[in-house]
Amino acid sequence: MLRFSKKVEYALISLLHMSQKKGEQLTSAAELSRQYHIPQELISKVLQRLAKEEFIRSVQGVKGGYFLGQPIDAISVSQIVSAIDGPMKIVSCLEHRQTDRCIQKNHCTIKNPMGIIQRRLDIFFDTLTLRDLQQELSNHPKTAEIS
Amino acid sequence: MLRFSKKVEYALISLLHMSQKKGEQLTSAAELSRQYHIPQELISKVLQRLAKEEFIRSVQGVKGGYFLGQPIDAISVSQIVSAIDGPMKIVSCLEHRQTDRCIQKNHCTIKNPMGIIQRRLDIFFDTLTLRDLQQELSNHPKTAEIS
DNA sequence: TTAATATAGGACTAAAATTGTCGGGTTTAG
DNA sequence: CTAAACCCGACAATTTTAGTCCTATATTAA
Repeated sequence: MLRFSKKVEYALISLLHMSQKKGEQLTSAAELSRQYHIPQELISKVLQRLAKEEFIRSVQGVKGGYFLGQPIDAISVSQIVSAIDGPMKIVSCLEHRQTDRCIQKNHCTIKNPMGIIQRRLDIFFDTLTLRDLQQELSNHPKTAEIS
Repeated sequence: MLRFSKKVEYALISLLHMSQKKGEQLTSAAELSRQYHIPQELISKVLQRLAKEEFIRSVQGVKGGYFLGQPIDAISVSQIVSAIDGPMKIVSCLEHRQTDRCIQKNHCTIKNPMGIIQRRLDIFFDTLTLRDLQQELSNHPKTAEIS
């Protein structure tokens, strides 16, 4: 309930991991899988999604991998979640692609109130960037271990 | 993904509905079920939960029902979600009652970053009250229909 | 005092979403 | 030409959510 999906967690872990490396130093799916105990095929798909949206860039072939494609303050949590799980909509009736109409029909009194929550939440996650998260990472003793 | 559960939606609808009535005017589960097309046994259980947490008060017997038990600015969205679905934790590792330990073990670099998101989100939903939502309701043409 | 309509609540089933797996590609360094 | 990497769709397993069923208690009114 109101929780990030594992895929989003994996995406954040991966991006933070890459943000600790300098320049175009590569990170492979296997490396992330090993280091964080994430099923390799799953992390692979997450990375592919991130690559498609150009948050990271891929290098194919042996010795290939990924590196950050954008500065860390240009990537917001909102964008990451959207890329992985689709746009964050707090209630279904606010979704854009909504095929089946709202069952409440004209009786719905909540659409507008939910709209406020949604708009405020959008701002919240739009302005929360990888940089904000990375800062906290720097205070954490373990991070020094990441090469 | 990052969406309120139906139960939480139902709780918000119910509370906003009751907030439109004055004093101790009662609202029954049947009334809410009819008006918003919600399965009656489901809305009942949501109301029971809200009553147990004393957001609303119940009156039993024929002509019974519920009425708001607290001023609208004393009820936050955070409290409602907690009452219905348990505490909002953005990632599983931040849960209090966590029996199985984090699979990342000492490799986890994300717990602290997620902690920031969590803390900021807590503030966000703690300070968002029924009053904030009801205000938007007032601007909505349909609300006049609720007696 | 009985019938009707409320809330109270546990146990169960159905449906949906998430998570993880499988099997097949293509690319490239050595 | 082979190993190690990315690419990608389809599937299976698991978990969570949503909804149902059934029984009990309370209260009003005929």
